Formats: sequence, C-alpha cells, structure tokens
Amino acid sequence: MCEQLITHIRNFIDLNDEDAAFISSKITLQKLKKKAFVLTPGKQCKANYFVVSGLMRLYFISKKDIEQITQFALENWWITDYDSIDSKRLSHFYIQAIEDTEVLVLDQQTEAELITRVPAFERYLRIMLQKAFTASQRRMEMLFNMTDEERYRNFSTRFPHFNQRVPQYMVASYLGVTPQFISRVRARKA
Amino acid sequence: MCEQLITHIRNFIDLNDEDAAFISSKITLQKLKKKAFVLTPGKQCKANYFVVSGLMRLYFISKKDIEQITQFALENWWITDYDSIDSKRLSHFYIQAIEDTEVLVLDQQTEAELITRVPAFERYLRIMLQKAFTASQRRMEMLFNMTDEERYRNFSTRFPHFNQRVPQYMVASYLGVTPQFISRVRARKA
DNA sequence: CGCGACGTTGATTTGCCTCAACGATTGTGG
DNA sequence: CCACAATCGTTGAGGCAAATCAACGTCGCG
Repeated sequence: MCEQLITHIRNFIDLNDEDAAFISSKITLQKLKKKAFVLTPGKQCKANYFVVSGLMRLYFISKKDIEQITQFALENWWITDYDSIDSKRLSHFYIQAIEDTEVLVLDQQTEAELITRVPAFERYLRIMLQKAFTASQRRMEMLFNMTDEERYRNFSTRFPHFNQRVPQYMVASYLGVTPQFISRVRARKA
Repeated sequence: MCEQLITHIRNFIDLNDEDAAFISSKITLQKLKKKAFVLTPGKQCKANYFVVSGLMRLYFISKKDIEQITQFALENWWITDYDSIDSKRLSHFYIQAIEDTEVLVLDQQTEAELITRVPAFERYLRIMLQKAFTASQRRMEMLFNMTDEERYRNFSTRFPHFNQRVPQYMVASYLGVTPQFISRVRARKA
C-alpha cells in the first residue's frame, strides 16, 4: 500500500526489506475529496502527511481576512504544521486537499516509534527536513530579491504544471500578491 | 572546549559521556574578529557553525546591490548554507561575524562521520533542523501577515537584545525594509 | 436555469522607496 | 591629540508599484 513511500525513502537512503515492512505496517492511507481538510485552526496537528497523488495546501487566514498559502504539497512531498506538533499547541492553519488526494498518514506517536526502532527512518526524516528548510530559505531569498512581477513570472515558468492545476487566486496567495495583480501581469505580456 | 555544545545537545536528547567525548574530539574552535568571514560568495560551504559567543549573520548581495540578511545566529545557534553543502555548488552567501565571535566548526565530512557513529547526534541535528524550519516558516508567516511597520515593532519588542547589539541598518536588511523607513517609524512614536 | 466561483479591467489610493542633504559618532593616521 | 574620513542615523520631497475598491464578464455546476 505504501510502496510509493518506500521507493521515495530508498531514493535517499538504504532500507532493508524488514524495516520497509515495519514502516509500511505503521502507516495508513487516507483518501481525501477535493476541499477536504486534514487540519483546521483550533485543532492540534498530530500527523505528518505524505502526498501519494493529488495536491494539498497549507494556509492561514491573515489579518486582512484573506487566505495566505504558505505551502503546496505535490506528489512525494510531506506536509504538516511542525510548529503545532512540536509545541503541542493548537494550530492556526488549514491543511486542505486542492484536488482529490491520497495521503499516507504518519501519526506523531508512530513517528516517534519508527524513529527509535528504525534509525534509517530518522535519517530519512532529517534529510527531508533539510530539503524543506533549504526550500524555505530559497523562497525567502526570492521574496527579498525579486519584485512581485519577477516572482510571478519566475514561478509560472519554473512550475508550469502548478499553473495548470492550481487556480490563479491560490498562486497569488502563495506569492503574496492579489489576484488582480496577476491578471494584469498576464495582460501586459504573454 | 566544547562543553557548551554538549550541554546544548543534552537539552534535547540523552547523550552518554563516551559519545560526548567523541563528538568533542571531532570539533574545532575558531575565534573570529568582528567582520571576519567564514564564507564568501564563490566558495563552497563546507561546514556548519555553532556560535559559542558573539553574533553572526548570513546575507547575500541583492539585485539592487544591497546586503540582504537572511539569518542571524546568536549564542547556541547553528548557521550555515545548507543549499551549498547539499548541492556541493558554490555559495552566493556571506557568513560574517558581527561582533568578535567564537564558533565551533563542524566540518561536513565530520558531520557525516558523527551521524553514522553516534545516532544520538543525528537525532540532535534532526531536531535542530526541525526548529530551524519552523522558525523559517514563522518568519515567512510574518512577512505575509504584517505590514513593514508592524514587523519592525514586533521585532524590536520581541528581540530587544538584538536592537542593542545589531546596527539599525542590519535590522532593516533582515526585515526587508530601508534604514530610512525604520528611522521614520521610530520618529513617529516611541 | 440561476447562482456562486473565478477572472478581468478601470480608477484611485497608499505605503514604502528613492534621492538627496545633513548631523552625530567613531576610528584612524599623521 | 587632533584633523579628517568613514560610518551610521535622521529628515524632507517626490515618485512608483501594487493594493484597494468597484463593476462587469464568464464559466461550471447543483
């Protein structure tokens, strides 16, 4: 059931079949309809989600009362609210399926168990975190180093598939601009 | 020599004396004068730095030809360019001491060795990464959710010690605003 | 069919930047 | 020890990029 995750893990580290089986036995599949939530504000986030197919987003409601997307998660990405998990406090985020989506659910307790029983799994998670952190740093770099227009153009050429799967107002939200702004940029030039 | 690091590690995980001694034997201390660099653009980043005392910053030169600070590192923080380390490509960042600073140097090869020999150390690094990632996410949240003025006021009340140790133009750079802007905000109200 | 979700376009506003000039403080070499 | 330069912060005037406000078109779907 979670061959896809095992394959993904093996892209980064060696994992024997026994450990693979053990990991598989601890993880559950969840099927989500479009617009379904796995986390809403006021709940405590208790799991890490691995996207098998489909597309998720993590967002919050900003002071201006608009949705502010902080992350997308495509196939083979993990998504969660680490802040809520670590602090054990209530989240103020939504995690929602943008399309019909299948996720593997790694419960927090299960994660703790897997980490102690399977050192290779801890290594995998460390590597994922390092990638996530690097991505986050890169994104911040872009926020500081590019104008809104440059950022949109860069995004849509680097991730053309996103532009197809995600409504424009979500791209706007992710980039921190208004939908009107994107509309104008597109009108100005192809 | 690196008791401070060992103490820090033990805040998060159990570490026996033998492993502690092994870690200590692999790490070197480096004393940096104010304004000294441990990384400059065009070099490959090869180590992770743990600040024992003093203060470091990580920054790059933006398109507009100004210094853009992406991170500070106070005592007990790690600082590095993971992107360069992972990709083995040349960095485009500076890592510089803002004050006279002492850092412990964890060379990349040494890190790899420690991680395989001391599982507890890998756990520690994973936890540090999770904290760093969470901090990065929080900062992005603030970038999206607050005006520049709010962000400055929030920063200076939450980190008053920073305001004392760091020149104002660096705070401006970190927040992504101009020094003039900060000056005006301060003039408007205490 | 009719309603809601999504995108477009125009007019106006605004928050912050840019450019420029000027103090204050620090530090450095003669 | 002083003169002078460099660094850092302040203040004013003007400009601009993107937001806001508002109206309208269109598509998809219950």
